[in-house]
Amino acid sequence: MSDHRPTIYDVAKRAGVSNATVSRALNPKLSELVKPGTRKKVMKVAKELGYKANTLAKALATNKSTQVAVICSDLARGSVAEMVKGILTVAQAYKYSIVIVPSPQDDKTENLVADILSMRVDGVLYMVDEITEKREKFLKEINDTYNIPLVLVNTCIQNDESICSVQIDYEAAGYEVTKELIKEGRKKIALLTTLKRYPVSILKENGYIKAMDEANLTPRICYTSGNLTSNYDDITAFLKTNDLDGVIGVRDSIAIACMNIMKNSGKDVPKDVSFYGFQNTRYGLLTNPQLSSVDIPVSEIGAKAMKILTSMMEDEKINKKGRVLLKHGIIYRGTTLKR
Amino acid sequence: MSDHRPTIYDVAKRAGVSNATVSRALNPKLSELVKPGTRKKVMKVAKELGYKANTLAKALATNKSTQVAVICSDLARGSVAEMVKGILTVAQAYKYSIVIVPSPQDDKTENLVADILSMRVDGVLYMVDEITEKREKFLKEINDTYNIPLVLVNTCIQNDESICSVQIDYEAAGYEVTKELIKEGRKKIALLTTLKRYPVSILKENGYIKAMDEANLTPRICYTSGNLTSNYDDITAFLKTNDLDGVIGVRDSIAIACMNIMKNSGKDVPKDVSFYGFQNTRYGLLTNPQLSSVDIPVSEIGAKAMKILTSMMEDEKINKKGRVLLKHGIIYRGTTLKR
DNA sequence: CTGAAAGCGCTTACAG
DNA sequence: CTGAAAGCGCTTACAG
Repeated sequence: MSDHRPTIYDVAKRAGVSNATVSRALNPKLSELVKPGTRKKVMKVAKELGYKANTLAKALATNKSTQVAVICSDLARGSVAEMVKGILTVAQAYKYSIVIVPSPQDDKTENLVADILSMRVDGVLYMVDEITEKREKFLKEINDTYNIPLVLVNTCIQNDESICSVQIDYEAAGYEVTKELIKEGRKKIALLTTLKRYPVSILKENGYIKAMDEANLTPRICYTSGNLTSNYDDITAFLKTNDLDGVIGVRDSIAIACMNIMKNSGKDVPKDVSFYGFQNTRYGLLTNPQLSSVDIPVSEIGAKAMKILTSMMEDEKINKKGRVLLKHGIIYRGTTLKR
Repeated sequence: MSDHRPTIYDVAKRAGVSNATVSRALNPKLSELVKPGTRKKVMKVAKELGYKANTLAKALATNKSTQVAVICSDLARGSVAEMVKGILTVAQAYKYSIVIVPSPQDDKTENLVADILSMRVDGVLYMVDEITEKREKFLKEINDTYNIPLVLVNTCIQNDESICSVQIDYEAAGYEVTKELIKEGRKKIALLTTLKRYPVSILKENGYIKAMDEANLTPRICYTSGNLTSNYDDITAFLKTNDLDGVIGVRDSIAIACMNIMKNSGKDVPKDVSFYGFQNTRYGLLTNPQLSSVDIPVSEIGAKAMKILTSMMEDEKINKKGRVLLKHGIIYRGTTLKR
């Protein structure tokens, strides 16, 4: 680090007061306890010396690090980064700083508890889609055993609401877009989803199946790895045995991959076939025609989660549970008849 | 936080040794100083008690926080998140944790110094494209006044190499793709760049102009805000007075926007007009045809920067300066004749 | 309104 | 090989 940075004692000496007084004068919540005159003096000296309180020492003394760990699997996925942005906005307002912690491989999840505990973060935000057994155990340990404020961001544990989560009503959204396609007169509607059984994907699937069932249509589900190149292969194979007129991708990129394939084989969009994506990402704006998509308030989900976490961190008695659902929308663009 | 977590004293008492011995036994670098027997014992007790060292106390005692601040403008931009991923990989290996610090509005840059100093981070990674006067001042203050290890990530200060930066040779890359288009026989080649004068954009532009000059062709430069919708307007206006047969976008998204417009007005890609983007993002894979692009080792840039920073943090005598250039590539796909 | 003092949980010369 | 003790830079009852 650097040479010698002024401490609270340096300020105290130069201001001719005790370090306790400096501490009070500089703490907005206590500064009224000190005489305005000395407060002014202290602040003046602090500025002269370029005094910056040592956050580490403060954290140790108060047993509050004012740090939050954000555990995420792949920061490079657009929606993840966007959620973190939402988190950062709220974090700044409440003076928390954000430490990014990559989610370890599933089999190394156990070390994560130790890491989190060592860091002494005041709270944890968890944004990993795939909730394995070990990860669920990790979450319970943090939440139940150690009682560290924890909120799930755009993910959830299936059939378990003991940990607070913020998301949208994915089942309703899946239901709605399927309904829309049915209203357009589509009959051969497929859902393109991820191979891995993310709780959130399952919710979308449930909604899709419900709408198809109600309309007496057979569900057609294509599972793909989610990786861009294998998407193309998986979907191509699927299309060989499925002549579709409606497609819902659980991610924009999956819908787009399918659209590119079908367009290349001569289909007209949206005359012959309609497409919906999920997430309303920038990708959807770069295609031709532009993609209709379920609009998810990604950044707001992050912000809301952080806000709830803040309330839990500030007041130990608060321990939110259950699912907080934010409103979604549907953006109609060129890939559907409704637009 | 939680109820009562075991401290080093708890372990010491139960193991029947002093806390100093526990400290040594648990520190890999000192553990050989303690008798194997007692070391084993200490480790056993530590495990039994679920002891996790308090990072904050350690940081205070050693005057090393093992934290690095990553200052970025827009985490949601794909390349930014990707660079952070590269940073995280190295950070984990060297046991540093990463705190994301959003770059404040330009006029609030001054507070940033205080924040960074208060946090007591061991180093700073700076990834803001637009280097204003205040930001440059901030960087010098961190680097020169406070001597905090600092590396610029995929950005740089114009005409100034006093602070270490990691990037690619953007000027060469700009030159190369322009050359490629000229080789294809293109004459009316435009560069679509950002309105804001990012040092990195200027380098690309310099390369473009150099190649055009050498071929006796007139440079045509379109400045656009970089925001997706205004991109469309700006480019549309530009195309009214410019009949192009070659286009280079300083970002993939800009190239794609232009391609969509020209395709809609009846141009064939790549027969009538060729396109190059920069960054080789996923966007380029979702277009039809897929975009040729300069491939930038984004994640590696982050990793390299973190590695250099690490060496500076571990050894005070090391103070790297100058520009570290990583190798780039050109990916030829469907939007150019060369493929 | 202010100060002396203890404490937060570690590390590390120093002495033995 | 191990322990007593001081120190890292704050905060906060407690006493005055």
